[in-house]
Amino acid sequence: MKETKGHRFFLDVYDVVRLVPYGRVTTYGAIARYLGSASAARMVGWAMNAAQGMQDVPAHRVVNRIGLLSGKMHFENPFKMQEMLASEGIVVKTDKVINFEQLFWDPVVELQIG
DNA sequence: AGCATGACGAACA
DNA sequence: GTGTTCGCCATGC
Repeated sequence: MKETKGHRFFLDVYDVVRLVPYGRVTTYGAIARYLGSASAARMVGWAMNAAQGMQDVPAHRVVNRIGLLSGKMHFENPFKMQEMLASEGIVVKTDKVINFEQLFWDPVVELQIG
């Protein structure tokens, strides 16, 4: 376990993901941007990979910028992510969130800091 | 130390 | 509008 700043990044990512409302989704890039590392989208995904077992962190509500379930392969089952989203009323078609723009929850906007 | 990879994103051809 | 390349930051070999 390293004690680099990256550790802090993890906690921040989890914190933001936990704030994603039921039935809404956000993106890796949006989270990264909210945390001040606009180009650390990959790190967000990386953090999600570690957040797998944490039920507190709704990783299934995090998709890529076009609403694609790019991380479904990393769940218990490749279809688990879609199932969880479906249970929240989010329609997924061909691994893509329908009405993504409407369901998109951007922390930078929703959690406006000032 | 250098090279390859990745749950991304934006730029370019 | 689609396909490819580069940048990003951390990890693994």
